[in-house]
Amino acid sequence: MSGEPSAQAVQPERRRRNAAQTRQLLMHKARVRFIRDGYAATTVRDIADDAGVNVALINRYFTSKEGLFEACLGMAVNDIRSNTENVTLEQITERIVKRLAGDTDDARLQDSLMLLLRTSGDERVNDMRREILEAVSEKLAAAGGAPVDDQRLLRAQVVLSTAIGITLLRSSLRLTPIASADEQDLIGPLTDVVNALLPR
Amino acid sequence: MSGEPSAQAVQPERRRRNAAQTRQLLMHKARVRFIRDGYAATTVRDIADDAGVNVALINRYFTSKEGLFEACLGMAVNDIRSNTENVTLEQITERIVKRLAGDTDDARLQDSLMLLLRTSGDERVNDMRREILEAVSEKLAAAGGAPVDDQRLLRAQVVLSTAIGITLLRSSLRLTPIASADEQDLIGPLTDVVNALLPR
DNA sequence: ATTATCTATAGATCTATAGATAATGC
DNA sequence: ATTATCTATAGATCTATAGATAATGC
Repeated sequence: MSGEPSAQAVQPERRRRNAAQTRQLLMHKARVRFIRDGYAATTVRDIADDAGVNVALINRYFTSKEGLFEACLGMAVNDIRSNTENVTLEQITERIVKRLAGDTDDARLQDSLMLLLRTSGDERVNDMRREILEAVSEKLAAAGGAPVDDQRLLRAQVVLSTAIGITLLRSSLRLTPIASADEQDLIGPLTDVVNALLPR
Repeated sequence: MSGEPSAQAVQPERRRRNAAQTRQLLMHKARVRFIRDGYAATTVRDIADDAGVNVALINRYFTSKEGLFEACLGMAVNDIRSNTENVTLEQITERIVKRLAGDTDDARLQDSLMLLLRTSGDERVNDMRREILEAVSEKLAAAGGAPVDDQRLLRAQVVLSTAIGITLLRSSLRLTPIASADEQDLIGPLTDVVNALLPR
C-alpha cells in the first residue's frame, strides 16, 4: 500500500557511521511518512528503508515506533512554538502564509501543522498536541496587545482552523486551485480572514 | 490501543435476523471508528464487535475492509452532496454552522466531513474524495449567482478549509473553547469569514 | 575495545475464507 | 430449503529483541 521506498532512499554513497546523524535521518524520514500516511499506516520498515538503514535501529534509538513518533512530534512542537513567538497582529497573516506556501510536495510533507493532525493512540502524545494548539491560539488571540476574552480566543481558533484546513486541502487532498496557489495567491484571502476575525 | 467495544455495542436483546439491517449497522459502526481512529488503526474486529456481530459478516457484505470503507465514504458523499444542493449565499454560513454545531461527541463522530479526511490508500477512494470536494467548492463559489473565476473558487476553498479545520479542532483535537462552542457562538465568526471571503 | 549496524526470529496481530450451524419462510 | 450468522484457521504482516558482525578510535 505505501511500501515502496522513495527514490531518494538510495544513498549514492555510504556515509560515515554516525549514530547522531542516523538518528536525525530516521526522524526526518519518519516525519514525512507519518505526515503522508498517518501513524498506523506507516510501518517501521518503511521508515528504515527510506533512511537506508536497518529496522532494528529504530528501536535502538527511539525504543519503539511510538517513541519515534513522539520524537517527531516534539520536533514539530518546537518548530511551531518558535514560529509563533512574539507575533504581532500585522505578522499573523504573513507567518501563516509563509507556513502554508510551500509549493513543492516535499515542502508540504515537512509541515509541522500536518504532523499535529496525526494521532498515535498514545494519550501523552494527544496532550502534547492539545497543549501546543492552545498555546498557539492564545498567542494569536493576544497578538497586538488585544485583551483576550473567550470571544477573541474562539476567533483566534477559527483563524487556526483556516490555516489547518488549508494545509489539509493542499497537502493531503491536493484540491485545485488551492493546492496550486502560491504565496501571492493566498495572501489576499488570508488577510481578509484574519482582519475579519481579529479586528484591531 | 483502540480495541474496547463501546458500551452501546451490547445489544439488550437479539434483534430478528435481517441482512440489510445488519449491513446498515456495520456501516454505521464502521463510520464512527473510521472517523475517530482512521482507516489503518481500525480493525474489522473492532467494527464487528461494536455491531455485536461476527467479523466474517464484513467480508460477506462488503467483500473487504476496503469495500466497507468505500461504502461508508459513498454515504458521506451523498450526505454532503444533498446538503449543498442549491445553496444561496445567505444560507452558506447557516449550513456550515448547522453541520459543525453537533454538540455531543456522538454527533461529531457522524460528521461526514471528518470521514472525507480519512484515507485508505485506495486510489479510487481518493478520487471520490477529491471529486466531492471540488463539487462543493464550486457550489460555494457559485452561490448567489456570482460569476466564478479562479479567484473566487480559491476563496470558496478557503471557506471550505475553515469548515474542515473547525471540524478537526472540535472533534479530533477537542480544543477548547472552540470544541465547546455551540451554534450561537459559531455563527458570528463564521458569518464574518464567509462575508470576508465571498462578498456579494 | 567500543559501538553502530545488521541478522534472524519470536510472538502478536490482522484480514480473509472455507465450511459449519442455526434461524427463518414456505 | 434458504440464507444469516458463526467457527476455525491459513497466510500475511508488523513490532520488538537477542545476539552477531563490522567499522571506527585509541
